[in-house]
Amino acid sequence: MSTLPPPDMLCFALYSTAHRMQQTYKPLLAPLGLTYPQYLLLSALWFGDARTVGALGRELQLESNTLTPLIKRLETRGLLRRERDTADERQVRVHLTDTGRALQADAAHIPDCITRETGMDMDDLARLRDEILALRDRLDRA
Amino acid sequence: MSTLPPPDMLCFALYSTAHRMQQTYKPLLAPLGLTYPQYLLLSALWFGDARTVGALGRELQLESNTLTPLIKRLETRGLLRRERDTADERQVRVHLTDTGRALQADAAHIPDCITRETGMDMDDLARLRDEILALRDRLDRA
DNA sequence: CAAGATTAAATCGTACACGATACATATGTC
DNA sequence: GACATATGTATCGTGTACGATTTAATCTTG
Repeated sequence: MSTLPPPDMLCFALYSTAHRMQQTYKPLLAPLGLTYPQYLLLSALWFGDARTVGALGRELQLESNTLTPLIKRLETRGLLRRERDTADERQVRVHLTDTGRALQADAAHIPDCITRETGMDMDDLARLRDEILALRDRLDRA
Repeated sequence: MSTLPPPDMLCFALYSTAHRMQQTYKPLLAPLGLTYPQYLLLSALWFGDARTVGALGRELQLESNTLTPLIKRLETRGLLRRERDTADERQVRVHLTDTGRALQADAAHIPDCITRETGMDMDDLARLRDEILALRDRLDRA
């Protein structure tokens, strides 16, 4: 039978490693006052500002029930601004403020720090990422 | 520079795939009235009953602040029982009830269902699991 | 063997995740 | 062009995660 204890389960490897990765980010993000999901959201905006909640949700694979409070917290901190789309007032566009944009420079060292902590080279990291994404795609299609 | 948007980040691949995996479990666990972390906890107990909170935390990589409420919810549902260790009263041992043990049979089909949904064979799954665990170990050591 | 240090759980506060639902704006149909 | 339907966000309730702290029991060391 294929029944295994948690340490041998693929799902648990994903689960525990994803948490471990967040812990690795934590001390790097703490000086910026950001949580890991907040950092992902800002990263998305640094690569494409003024996007709708829906578009951000599709990129980050999060629904509005998670994204809205996340966005509001960063708005309270003055890192971004929400504005109704004038053409379609159902949509809300998320704009970086100058403060939010400035934070990108303070975060610029983080990717290299993380890469260093993995102790792996770029090729291996990209290969592992693609294998994990291939699994996600299979689960999406199933 | 190594700065990438979220879809290209290894950490995001882990993050989104771990969530996707939980969503894959959800419809299988719903009939049992279990969440995914609750299922992991029970799986650990099915492989070794009467363990302490600390021992379960080491296996599941969770602290008491997460584990205690998780255990209490399953206790409320009558799936397990908490008992102070008589030799060392600081420790709490978690015992499966008959109901909790019986649930193992109802969950026995789940691993195969998940394997099928991944569309991958056992060897590939084990290989991917080990690569992910190798990353976790590197992060643990860093 | 008593005072301080250590350990095991539990508690508290904050921030995700996410199902279910509500609500407002758009869109399609007649 | 009123009306049913669909779409985009927001809200609410429950259940994790986890840092910081608390409480109780055990261990250490003089």
